[in-house]
Amino acid sequence: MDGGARRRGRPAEWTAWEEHTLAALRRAGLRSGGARRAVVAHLARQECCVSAQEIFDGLRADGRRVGIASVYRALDTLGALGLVQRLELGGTATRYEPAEPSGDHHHHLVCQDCGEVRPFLDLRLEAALDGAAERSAFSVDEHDVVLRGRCPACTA
Amino acid sequence: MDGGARRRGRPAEWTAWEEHTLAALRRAGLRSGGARRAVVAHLARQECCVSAQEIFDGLRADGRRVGIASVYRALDTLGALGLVQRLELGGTATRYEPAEPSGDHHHHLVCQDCGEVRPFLDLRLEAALDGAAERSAFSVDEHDVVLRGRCPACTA
DNA sequence: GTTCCTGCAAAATTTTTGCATCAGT
DNA sequence: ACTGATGCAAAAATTTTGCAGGAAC
Repeated sequence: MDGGARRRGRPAEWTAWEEHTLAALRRAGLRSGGARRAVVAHLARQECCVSAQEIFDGLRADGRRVGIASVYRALDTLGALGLVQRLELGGTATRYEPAEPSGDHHHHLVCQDCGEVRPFLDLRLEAALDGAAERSAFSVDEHDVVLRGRCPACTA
Repeated sequence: MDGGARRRGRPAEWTAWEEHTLAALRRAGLRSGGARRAVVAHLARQECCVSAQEIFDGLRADGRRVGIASVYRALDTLGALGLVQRLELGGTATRYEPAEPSGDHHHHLVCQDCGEVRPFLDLRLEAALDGAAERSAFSVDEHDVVLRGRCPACTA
C-alpha cells in the first residue's frame, strides 16, 4: 500500500539518510549496485516502517526484478551497519525503517484493530529511557517502545 | 538458546499467577485438562519469558506427551484472556510470559551478545509511558519496552 | 453423552541458504 | 578480470489449520 506519494514527512532528511547510507556502504567496502541500492532507495521513500515483503512487492511494482532473498540480505547488511532499525511490532513479520544518524529518533503506536502504525516522539519518554538504561546493570545502546491500542478512526 | 532455569525469582507470586489463571479459565467456561494445564504449570515455573518451542521441549523433557499445536493454542487462549503477555524481543521466535494481574509489570533488557533476557522495573519510565500514551491520539492499553545492549558478563 | 480439547500430520508463512550467473570496481 | 552481489529455487524455522480420537464436565 501507500503509493509513495504521502509527502507529509521530511524528504530532505530522508534523502540525507539515503546519501549517508550509500556513503557508509562504500566506506565499508561494499558494492551498492542493483538490489542493495534499490532497497535503500525504497526505504528512503517510506514514511515509516515496512516489511521485507512490502519492499519486495514495491520494487517489483516498480518493474525492478529483485529476489526477496536479496531484500533480506540487504536489510541484514544495513542492520549490521546500524543503518536500518529492525522493529517487531507484533504483526506476523519483522519491519524495518531507516535509522536516522541525527536524532530523528521515534517510537511507534500500533492500532490493534486496523494495524495502522504511527510514529511518535516524546522527549520526556526519551529521558526516562536514558535514566532506566543508566540505572540498569547493562550497557544499553538501543531501545524500542511500542504502545498498543486503538487509533482515532477505530475508537469512533 | 539460553539454558533456562535461572532460579532467582519469586515462587509465591508465580504460584499465585497459576491459581489465578486456572480460576480465570474455569470462570471463562474453559476446560483445563491436559495440555492447557501443563502449559500454565510450565509458565508458572519460569522466571521470565520463554518461546513456544521451549515450552514444548520442557514439557516433553518432563515426559508429558503434548503436541506443539496445543502449546500454541493454549498460549493463544491465555493471551486473549490477558493471562500471558506476548513479547517480540527480536530473536527468531515470539516469547511469552505470565501477565501479573497485580502490577508486577516489568520490561526487558536483552543482551545482544549472549541473548540473555533480564526483566527490570522503573517507575519513572512507567510514568513517562503513561504520559506519552495520554498525549497521543490513540487510546493506548498496552506497552512494551525493550532495552538492548550488553550484559555485565559480556561487557567484561 | 455432548462438547470441547488434544495430538498428529500437513499447510501456510516468514526467513535463510546454495549455487550458477551477472555486475561493480 | 576478480570479487562480491544477485536471482532463483529449495530448505529451514515458526506458526496455523484439519481432523479423528479422547477427556472433561
